Amino acid sequence: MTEESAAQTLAAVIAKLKSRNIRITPQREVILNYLITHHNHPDVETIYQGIADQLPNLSVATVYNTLKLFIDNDIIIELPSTDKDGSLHYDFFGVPHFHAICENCGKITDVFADEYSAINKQVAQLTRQQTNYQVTNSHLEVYGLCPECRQKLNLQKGTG
Amino acid sequence: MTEESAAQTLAAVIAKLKSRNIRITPQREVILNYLITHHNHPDVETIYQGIADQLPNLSVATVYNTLKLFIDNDIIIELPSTDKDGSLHYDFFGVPHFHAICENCGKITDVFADEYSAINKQVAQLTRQQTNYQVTNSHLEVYGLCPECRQKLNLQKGTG
DNA sequence: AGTTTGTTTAGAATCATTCTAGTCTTTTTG
DNA sequence: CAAAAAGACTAGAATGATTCTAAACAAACT
Ligand SMILES: [Mn+2]
Ligand SMILES: [Mn+2]
Ligand SMILES: [Zn+2]
Ligand SMILES: [Zn+2]
Repeated sequence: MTEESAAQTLAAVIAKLKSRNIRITPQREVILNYLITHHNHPDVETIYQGIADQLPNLSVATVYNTLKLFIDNDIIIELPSTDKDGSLHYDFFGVPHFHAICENCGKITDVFADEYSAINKQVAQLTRQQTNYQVTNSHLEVYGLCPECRQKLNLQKGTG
Repeated sequence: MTEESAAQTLAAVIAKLKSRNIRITPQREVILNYLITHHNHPDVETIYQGIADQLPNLSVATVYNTLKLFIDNDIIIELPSTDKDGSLHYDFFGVPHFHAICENCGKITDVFADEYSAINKQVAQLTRQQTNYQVTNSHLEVYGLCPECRQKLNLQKGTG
């Protein structure tokens, strides 16, 4: 993603929030910008460290509050804690995608696929039909072994 | 599910565990049986309370340990904490299905659909192709408003 | 300018989960 | 069978991510 399109994305999301009468504070803008420009699925601590230079007096409570606000407005999603650490992870969800999570090292890998849009629609429809829920969004996580861990574990098996 | 098929299911899972040289202790059997016979997506506390009469000296640490064992052996799945409470939920995963989660009240609803098996296969294949992960399983959660909350919130909106 | 409403901060409090040390149980070995 | 080793359980302490609280700050409204 280029600098320019990140800026455009930021502007678009801010417009969306403003249209809902949500105030854009410096804290919110910096956190949002961090999430748009970092696709490493950070936890709260990582976000906090990553913007410490821009907001020296920031409170972690504000990070938590802001993330909750963004989640409620379907701007970011929350990902489960990947065994190794006990903290939740966050992800700007501009382009819909799903996640592969390594059961060995906890790595989270994006999966972008054209087919995902159709799958999503089908899932939403199935849910409406069977449960009468009003669907707003959905999360898909695929679990397994990442290539690195697969190799590592195979080698261990071979040597042990 | 009838009494008989629950017993059969229990026996089958126990056989699976034994075949992997995992010991079947009284605690494990009671917890497993609870999960097979209760499809209310309980958290640790609910499980603990639900079997207190059968295992008066049970430690919560054992519940945590046992649930982790079952997850690692793909017998149960873990579901995210549903906002209202901060605890994870567990679900015996005999018949594959996905979950609709109400963003208002936190209710978790099962969604069984014949199409899910095909979707699952497609997702696993997409993941393998694009990430080279070795896929073991996947979770799908659909978020939205349950029928009860939808009605409640519409009424409120109308009255407010 | 004063009032109301919403936001942030810093630190305390909560509480789900993990860890630890000691005990008990099962399996293995001789 | 007895002894030793490995595995599992318990009770309670420790951890640490998240939430809560009270006071200061900022913006919107009258
Ligand atoms: Mn992602
Ligand atoms: Mn279920
Ligand atoms: Zn890995
Ligand atoms: Zn609901």
